[in-house]
Amino acid sequence: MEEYKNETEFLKDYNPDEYEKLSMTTDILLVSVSSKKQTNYRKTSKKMMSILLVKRDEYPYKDMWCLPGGFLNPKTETLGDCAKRVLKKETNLSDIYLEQLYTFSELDRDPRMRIVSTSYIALVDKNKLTENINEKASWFDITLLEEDEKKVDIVLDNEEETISFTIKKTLKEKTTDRYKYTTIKNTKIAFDHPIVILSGIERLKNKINYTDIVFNMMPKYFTLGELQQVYEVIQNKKLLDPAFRRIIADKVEKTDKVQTGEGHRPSALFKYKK
Amino acid sequence: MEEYKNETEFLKDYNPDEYEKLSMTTDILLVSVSSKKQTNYRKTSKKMMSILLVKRDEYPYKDMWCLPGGFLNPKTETLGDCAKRVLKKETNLSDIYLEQLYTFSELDRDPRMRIVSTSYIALVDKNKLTENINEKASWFDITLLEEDEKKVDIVLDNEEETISFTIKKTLKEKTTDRYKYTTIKNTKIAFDHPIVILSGIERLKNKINYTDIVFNMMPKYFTLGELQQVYEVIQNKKLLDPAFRRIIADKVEKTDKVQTGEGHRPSALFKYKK
DNA sequence: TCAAAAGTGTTATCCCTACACCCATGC
DNA sequence: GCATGGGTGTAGGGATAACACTTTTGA
Repeated sequence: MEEYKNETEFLKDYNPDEYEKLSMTTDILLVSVSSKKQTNYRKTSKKMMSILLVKRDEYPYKDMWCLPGGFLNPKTETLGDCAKRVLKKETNLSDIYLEQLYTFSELDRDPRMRIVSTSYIALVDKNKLTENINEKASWFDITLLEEDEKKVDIVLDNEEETISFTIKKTLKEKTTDRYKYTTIKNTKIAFDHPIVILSGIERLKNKINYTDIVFNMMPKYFTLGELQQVYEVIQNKKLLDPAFRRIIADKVEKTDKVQTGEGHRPSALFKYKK
Repeated sequence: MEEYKNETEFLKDYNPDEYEKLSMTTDILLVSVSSKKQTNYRKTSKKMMSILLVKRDEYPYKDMWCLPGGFLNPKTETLGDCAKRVLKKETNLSDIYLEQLYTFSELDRDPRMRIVSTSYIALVDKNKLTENINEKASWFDITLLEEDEKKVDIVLDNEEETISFTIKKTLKEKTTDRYKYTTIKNTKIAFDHPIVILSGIERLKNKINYTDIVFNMMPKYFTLGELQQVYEVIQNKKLLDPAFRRIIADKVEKTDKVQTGEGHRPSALFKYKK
């Protein structure tokens, strides 16, 4: 680039087409927790983590599932705006928790053109969702099976179809816990989205321990049992009741409301303490 | 976008110019720890955190300081490749610890054109640096003054010039510790780089507590006193010796080597335990 | 001899784990 | 009555903070 003394001189010469350009997209990993009805009237409904996928009806990756996403309009919006716009289109909801995950820029990401994509994770309480979700979209329950430190199997299920893919983890840096993810088995998920999904889930798993992020997936009033189940399903391990209650005690506020009709002692309803 | 049955049909119609495009850059926050010589022969050299800035000699922001960075070549490289290339150019070093920070996409970032920029943090041991750093580049010692929760003053000093800027922190989400940073006083730093600098420092401050990231800024052999000083300067607080030694005990390995000639009892040299 | 930092041991405190236990409900 | 989840108390162990103390050097 040449040297310019001032803006007038610069703009006289400046030709934007000199610079190599590219397209950007945002991909959104929308995460929620679903409840499976139990046959035993006493038991509480089983919780599962679930994510929203969209069926592609165009080239490339036609008929495969992908994360909701869209092209950035460089003239009018930031990446955050773009992510919000996509979410609004897919779920008809605004005011969803949204956090930037990572910017992926592999050269062979899209066979059409050079694309860089910034991924976001979004959290939502499923109760807030109306029936207005996009007809091409579907919620999949997600299960992570970590065979060992180096390999993760991910199973997605939307009650009509079961999808699974496998990701290999290779340690990139000894000093941190940073891994390079490589998809080694995948036939149904488009683009590099298997990696975006795993990255997002791992981020959520981590962040639940040192933030209050989980309350973005909860309704206004909830029982401590429900809250504990969400922690358990995200961290994928059973927690001890008394320990859990102590940990979240100062994050929640007990209300007068009570949850009855569950086949056991009624539970107090709590809300997030602001 | 239209619907296509297969690639041939798609490519026949496909015109890349239909899509809005933009330019991308990477900005790199290169962080190191510098040692200030002490007048008292007994005292150990005082440590400071320092970052590399480059003086701009072109429009826009001519004569202001900015982070090393450069345009992404979309045809040939990923963002990580681009960051490595910039680092190589500025410091003549490869194999530097590099981690993606955040992708900034404010509309008014650059008056010339629409740019999205992905920032990276890079850590380096200053002893490895030869004299080959770019002539426009200079190391600045950095001091963070947190007046209160909402405001941070940052002072940069390269022994010729002192720069300071102020950033306001506004809580974005109650559920996490995410803040929106706004520059409210700044005359010497170009673009949105004040915010990139603060974000990077905060990340480092956090990550030092749960990873071994600090060893990327250390020489192969070091004393525990030196290591402790680096922790102290990054976390900006004094640590107690016995506590510190217990915490890092299983991360380091004692060697036969000893550091003498320091005006006090010689200290054992340690290395990072792989 | 002395200042400075290297390096170690000890206690008091806090926090978390694990377990035991009681409570209240719907069928 | 009983299975189920709601909800609470407590003892034991491990980690940490704070402090005191000894060691070793160069000038």
